[in-house]
Amino acid sequence: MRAPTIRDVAARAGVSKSLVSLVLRGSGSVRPEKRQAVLAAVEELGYRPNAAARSLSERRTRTVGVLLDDLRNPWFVDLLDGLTERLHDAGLRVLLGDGRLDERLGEDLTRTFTELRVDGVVAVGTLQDPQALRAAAGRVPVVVAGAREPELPGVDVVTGDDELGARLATEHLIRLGHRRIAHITGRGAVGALRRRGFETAMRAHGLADAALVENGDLTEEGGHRAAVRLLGRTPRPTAVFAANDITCVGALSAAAESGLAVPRELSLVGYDNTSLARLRHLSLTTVDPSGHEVGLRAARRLLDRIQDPDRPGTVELTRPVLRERGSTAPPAASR
Amino acid sequence: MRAPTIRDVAARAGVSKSLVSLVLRGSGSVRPEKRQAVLAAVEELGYRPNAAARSLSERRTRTVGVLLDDLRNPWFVDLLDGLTERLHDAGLRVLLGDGRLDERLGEDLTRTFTELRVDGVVAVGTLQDPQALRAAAGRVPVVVAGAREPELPGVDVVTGDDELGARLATEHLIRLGHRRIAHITGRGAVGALRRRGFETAMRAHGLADAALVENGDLTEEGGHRAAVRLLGRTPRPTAVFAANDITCVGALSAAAESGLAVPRELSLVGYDNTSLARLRHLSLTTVDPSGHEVGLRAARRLLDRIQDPDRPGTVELTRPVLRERGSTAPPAASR
DNA sequence: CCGGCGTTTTGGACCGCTCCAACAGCGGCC
DNA sequence: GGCCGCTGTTGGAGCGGTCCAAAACGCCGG
Repeated sequence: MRAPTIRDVAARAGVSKSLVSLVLRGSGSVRPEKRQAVLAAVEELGYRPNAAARSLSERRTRTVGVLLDDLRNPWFVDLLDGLTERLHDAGLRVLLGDGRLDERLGEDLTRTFTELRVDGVVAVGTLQDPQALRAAAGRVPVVVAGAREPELPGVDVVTGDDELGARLATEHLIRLGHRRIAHITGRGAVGALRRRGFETAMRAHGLADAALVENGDLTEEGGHRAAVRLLGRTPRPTAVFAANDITCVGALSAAAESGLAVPRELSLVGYDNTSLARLRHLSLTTVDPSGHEVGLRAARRLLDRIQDPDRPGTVELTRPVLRERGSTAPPAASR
Repeated sequence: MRAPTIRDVAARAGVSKSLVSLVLRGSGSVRPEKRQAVLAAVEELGYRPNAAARSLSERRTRTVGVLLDDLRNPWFVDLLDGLTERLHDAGLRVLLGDGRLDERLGEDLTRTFTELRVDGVVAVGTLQDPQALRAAAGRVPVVVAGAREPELPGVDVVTGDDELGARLATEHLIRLGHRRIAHITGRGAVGALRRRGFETAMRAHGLADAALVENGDLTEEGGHRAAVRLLGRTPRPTAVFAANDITCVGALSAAAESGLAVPRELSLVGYDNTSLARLRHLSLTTVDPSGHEVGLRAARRLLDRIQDPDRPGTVELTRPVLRERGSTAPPAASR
């Protein structure tokens, strides 16, 4: 008892398989009564087209592979929402792949997608092995979303403007009246940009001397350690801008251990607007990289590139938004 | 310039396409020198088999579809790790699908997977529409992991023993000396089981009268509201067991607002051992449903069912583990 | 009644792979 | 020498769709 094929449907409807194919693909030039007969047969038999057969003969899969670098990072979900929304509208199916998994197995990150002959690949976030992307980019349209590093030829990049976001965060603190402001860094290209945004803002307000920087590693632990070092300095910073929310939570726990009240005695700003920041118990002021928007635009880019694979690579930055919550306030002294 | 096919490889290696196929599938009866020639040609041409063509002729895809109910729920990641680990070992590719997405589009949850003719489906978590699963179960092996509801014929269920986990949590509180203990409920079948575990444990220790129950909805907001109601009662409970970590965080913020110190004046236990619970700033005692183990076993079940699709459905429960952290302590009175 | 033309419908080639029956070679044995 | 059996190898028939050239149909004007 095998799944019905297009021929079974044809037999049942009393037409040729070609006609069935036409109906299924929505051709206009089919007599209405035949169309009805075909659709009825499809319904009765519970027919579902075989994607493998279709893509074999169509020489395209109508499928886009999305490579995630880390499922544990929640920020990608908004991005994914935007991405799938638009790709679905364009009639493309979306398949998720766990980048770290393939890597752990020592396989080419994009091997599965290559074998499936996906029509395009979206790499979400910073991948461990940009080399694999370079190879893939030769064969299939590739867009990087939510990360900047691999500026590869023929690859589009869509991500939040990290430097601007960092500037927004820093200026928010300055506007509140803070002067002695610290930054806990991230890593990689994104980390560098956020740091630069911080330093640019401080310099622009003549606060270059009041700027402190400690290294973090985008983990809670790293944030905690960096904050402990920062809070040990004299004079103590009155505000900290952390490279991401997780780091910020680490800093928050360090503040609690030092008996410092947040935001009264110490203001904190994170980055990414993860669900973490929204927890009322944490309520972090943070920079929202507007992942949904990034996803929408990445989809747009991919669709364009599928149309015209040879266009030069582009870099598109979306404008982040500051979300003010309960972890920032004017410094105690200036009250 | 199309992707090379098996015929191109054959021509280059000076053999027939059948021989190439044999080599690629690892047949033993191929002369070593020919094998080398084929592999060299594969390498030189950068040949990758076409999955669609292969599965069309093999009549199987070596692919398993994993249906996630909610990417924002982090607990599924551990499960996924275990699942993919074993499925990969068995030579199966894993494709992730976002259940909510398809549902939002009004499409059959499993439509994509059906069209792709996946060899099996794993539904992770509680799906909105169990009906879709029932339909799928007729066509393809289906295993439900991390949820219990749909006890459908011919479907295996693998999940944590929620009732036991709830009992462990409750008994932990009782052992610490708590008597007046509250439970904030979850939803659905899982919620019912965790509640039953709580009530069973209370009754077993003669504390049925000291048990309080408030309804939650598995969200932070719901946890907060329920906790506010609980803390308003007199006498106040000294400990709360929440149906999941998120709910527990909501309760934590309610405690903070009431000026109650955790764990000194109020002990809290969550469920799921999400990354949330591990944050040092929250440090929730929680029940670890051992998702990795659930994933491994779900994979095992699926592989068995692929072998023998007609075996009756089974229910397999894994043993959860209590993770003691900083949100529980003996009650203030008994110190 | 026939030819011409636009609309529908159809058979068959083909997409890239696997599977299988059949075949080529090659000793060994009677 | 002929036959058998074994190891390697091969061509061709599918798998289930799409696509296209050609056939069938219907209608009209001459």
